This record gives sequence, C-alpha cells and structure tokens, in this order.
Amino acid sequence: MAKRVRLTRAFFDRSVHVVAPELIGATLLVDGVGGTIVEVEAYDHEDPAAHGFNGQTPRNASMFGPPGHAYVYRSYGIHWCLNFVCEGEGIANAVLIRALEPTAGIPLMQKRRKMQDVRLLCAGPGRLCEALGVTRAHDGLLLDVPPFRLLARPAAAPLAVGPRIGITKAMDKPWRYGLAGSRFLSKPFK
DNA sequence: ATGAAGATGAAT
DNA sequence: TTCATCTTCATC
Repeated sequence: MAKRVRLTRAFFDRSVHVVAPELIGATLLVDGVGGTIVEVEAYDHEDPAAHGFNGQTPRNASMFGPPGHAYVYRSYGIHWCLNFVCEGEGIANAVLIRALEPTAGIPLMQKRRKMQDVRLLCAGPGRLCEALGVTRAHDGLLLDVPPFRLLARPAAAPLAVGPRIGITKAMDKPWRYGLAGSRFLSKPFK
C-alpha cells in the first residue's frame, strides 16, 4: 500500500466548504484507533445553526481558534462530538465528523462501545467519539500531532450530498457530505 | 439561582 | 416516539 499523505494544519486553513468534501475518504486515527471518514457536516461562521454564530463562549472557544485544531463538545448531556476547526482565526468555522468506516483497532472499539456490529461502531458523531475514546480532553488539541493522525484520501471519493441532521429546516443547508453508497453512514442519503 | 434547549442514541 | 442525562448559557 502506498504511503499516504499526512494532513497538516495547513490543510485545514481553507474554507469548510472545501475541506469538508475532501475529508470524505480520509483516514482518522486517535491513538491508532479509527478508520476511513465517510460522513461529515460543514458549519461556517455565517451559519445560524453553528455553535459559534452567537459569539464566543467558554464551550465553543476552540472553534474560534486557529485552524487544524479539534473542537469537542458535549451533546445532549451524554455524547461527545468531534469537529475539525478550519480557516479564520477569530471566526468560528468547523467540520463535524459524523461517521467513519472502522479499519484500525476494531477490538478496542467494540469493547468501548459494548457491542460487536462493526457497522454501528462509528455510525454517528456520538458513537464515533465513544469508539475512538474522544472526550473533552481532546478539545483544542492540534490535529497533526499525536494522539491524532490524519491521512489524506488516496483519491477523490464519490460524494453524496444532503441536508444536515438535527438542524431545523429553516436554518439548514445542504452541507452534509458522505461517501456515496457506504454502509457505515449514520443515516442513508436520500 | 434557575430553567430551557440541545449538531444524539437507544429503547419502546 | 420517548426518554435518558447534564452542560451551557441566557435570564431573573
């Protein structure tokens, strides 16, 4: 297998609308555990649905920081969700990582998730974080140094595009991207 | 100090 | 469709 290009902080210093689709097919590993990204959503600073839209707070601070860092937040009091911060220091732009196809460290993921079905291990932002062991401790960390490891997609992937999940229709945009036909998505694209 | 809502997931 | 679970932030 050809050695794949590591994604550095420079990769993320671009519009979320460019970065998000390019992340489909890329590899995400946390302490060596992870797989191929198959679903993401883009949130830009002009987006009323984005956490940063109403200004900076302690929770979303890392979203306003420089690109190439992680933004991890607590969802519904229960789950962690992982984002990659993109261009515009002082402006909140990020890509939510929603699902991946497990390829590395599957036994550990199964243990963390307390279930065996590989298809459901990382099919959703909360599930993905539980499987990879991502918590608030990862908030604000750089993405191009351990424990993170990101590898560029080997080639452009066939994209599915659709409305984002959990966003009220009035605020929504077609900024959810997926690997067309993947069975590891949190939900199918229509 | 208090309360409402939330970029979800699992069970019913 | 319901509910678990709890932090965050706006408001009082």
